Amino acid sequence: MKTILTAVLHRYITTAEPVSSSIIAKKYKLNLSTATIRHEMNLLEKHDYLWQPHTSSGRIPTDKGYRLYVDNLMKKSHLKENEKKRIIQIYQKSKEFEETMRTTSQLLSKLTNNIGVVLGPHILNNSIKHIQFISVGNNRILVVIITNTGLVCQKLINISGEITKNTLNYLSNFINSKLIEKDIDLINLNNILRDELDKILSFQESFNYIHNFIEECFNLRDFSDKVYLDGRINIITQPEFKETNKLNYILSFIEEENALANTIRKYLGFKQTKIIIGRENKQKEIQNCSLVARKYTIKGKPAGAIGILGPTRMDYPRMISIVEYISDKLSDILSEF
Amino acid sequence: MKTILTAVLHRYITTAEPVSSSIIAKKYKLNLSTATIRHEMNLLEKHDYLWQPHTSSGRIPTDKGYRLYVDNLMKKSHLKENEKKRIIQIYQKSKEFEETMRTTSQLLSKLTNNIGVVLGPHILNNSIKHIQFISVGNNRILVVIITNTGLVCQKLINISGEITKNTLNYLSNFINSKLIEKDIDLINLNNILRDELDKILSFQESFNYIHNFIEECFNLRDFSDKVYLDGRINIITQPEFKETNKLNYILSFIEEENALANTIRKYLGFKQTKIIIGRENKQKEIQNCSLVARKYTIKGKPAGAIGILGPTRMDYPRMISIVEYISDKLSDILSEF
DNA sequence: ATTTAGCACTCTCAAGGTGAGAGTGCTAAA
DNA sequence: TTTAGCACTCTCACCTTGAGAGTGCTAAAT
Repeated sequence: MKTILTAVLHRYITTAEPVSSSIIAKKYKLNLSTATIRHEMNLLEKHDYLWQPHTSSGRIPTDKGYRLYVDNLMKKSHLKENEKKRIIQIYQKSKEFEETMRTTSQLLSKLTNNIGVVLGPHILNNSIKHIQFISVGNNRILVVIITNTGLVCQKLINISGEITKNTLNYLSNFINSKLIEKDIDLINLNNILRDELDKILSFQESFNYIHNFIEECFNLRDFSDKVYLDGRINIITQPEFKETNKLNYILSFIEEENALANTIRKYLGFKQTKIIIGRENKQKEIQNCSLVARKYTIKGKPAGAIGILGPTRMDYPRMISIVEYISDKLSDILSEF
Repeated sequence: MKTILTAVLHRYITTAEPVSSSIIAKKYKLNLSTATIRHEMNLLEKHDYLWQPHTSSGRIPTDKGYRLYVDNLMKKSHLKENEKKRIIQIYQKSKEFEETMRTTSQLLSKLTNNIGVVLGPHILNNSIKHIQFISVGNNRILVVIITNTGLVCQKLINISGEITKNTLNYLSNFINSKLIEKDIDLINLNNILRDELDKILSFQESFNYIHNFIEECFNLRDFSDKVYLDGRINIITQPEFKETNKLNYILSFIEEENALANTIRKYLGFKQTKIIIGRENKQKEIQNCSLVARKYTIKGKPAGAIGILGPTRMDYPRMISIVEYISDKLSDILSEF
């Protein structure tokens, strides 16, 4: 029974066409007649692991079928050594943070022939290396925060009053002096500043402005992680999305970059690779798709997540091995930065 | 003759279906019989302004037909006041540089129902406000350059020898002191530094490293302008791209962000709005499409370009008015930054 | 010279019919 | 539990067909 289900899944995943009993008998030497296989398939259908598009057609796995396959039936796959080498080679070409992230999403999409998505590390998961305040006129100050991994975050802050350039310099010098050779993240830094800065500045006239300004600087809501997406076209080529309206539905979800990012962000806390199959996904738009997602780390700490999105009919063992290998490599590279 | 061509174009643009003589007679009161219109259309076809998918069907404009329309026949259109107001309102919400650029591409795509593309201003077209060097270990230095508009550019530089943090600080202080209250662009700055810095530093041991480092900092090739793209889905909805393989072709071109960017970049030097129709475009992938592109300026200087890409069958007058209005507004906003 | 009515002609497209073929479920026997 | 045999079902590609939309041409009218 399990061998038959496995065979059906394997066959459907490779051909994208309903699987008949005779095909199974022919291609997978199980030493069973087509009649027996039909009988088993009938039972599998009754248990909701398979379904038929119409009475006289072959069978297609249901989401439940895929789930059983992923959890119990499939064998883990491993990338070939030369594939691993090529990945490493490609990574070696990109030396800069942004480039590394882009490369990652490209690698994911090209290797899997699906959509590759990378959630950049959130500033919270990095330690701060440098902060710069730049006045850009009209009581607006550009705050640029640079982390140890080379992530550059910026935000623009409107202040109600005036803060002189000297004060800005003083502030950034003060803050940067706290950062030298230390491993301080944004929340830590905020705490340190709250304690120390108020004392030092309390004599200043413009204290209130400055206070508000600093408060806003560290307002976490404004820092969003970047999303890198690649391989939107791959989804078009898939036979299951021939109908333009289905395609439309999925792509409108993809176009809204944050939608996919938010979906993946959830899996940042998971230790293991997370696989979400079809209707298990809460987003209606991608209920014909499966998602394979995994976090990556920087020096052991969870930093961001990567994932691939494709039709439920995907080569799960291979997808998983790719996502896992790439997330490991990405973790290594970012940790070295 | 011209009125009939105009009518055919107008009709085809709105319905996307081959236009027959009777439709023209009915919908556009020209006081001509269908036979006359047929006669004229026949001539127009002989002159290559129209063509027929098959003998007994209506007519469709050729690229040449569109060209004549755009150059001579169409009336300029103007956005309605409330449309203009809405655009301004939407712009007011986005206060930061990046956000403004994203908003622009979104506006373009939503208003035109086509693909909207924005080419960020190149660093060369801005004056430099601040430079920061940050050592990120392993002989690598992150250079962050901030311009007056709030554009933040970064590049990572590998140095062969070691440069101490003090030297880095010294360098960035020196450079920034040159920038205060002045309007200096990257090339200017490079020239100034080449003259002054060498003298000051010549006594230093690590002179060579520093010299190379600065050289690389200002290597213009590494600075690319950002591309903001929106509305990929719009192209799917268009009736002319129902066939997935055509769609595929176009979207693979779009996915390669730089391809479209490079196409548009060419029109940065043009004073007027540039319209490229169908096969006039050199890129094969978008020869079913038309492009409407226009530069935008910062304080009067050409800085970047925006554009829309859609099927050749587009409402040119409206597209042009949208692109022009938005590029004007964007110029205003960026000049104020 | 232009315009028009009339008509034969062409091509598409949707609808309906048909038969081959792929596949099934069930039954009864091994 | 497995299997051979068979009736049955459904799809799909192919064909035919007729309606309808549209054309070009001709000869007459303006």
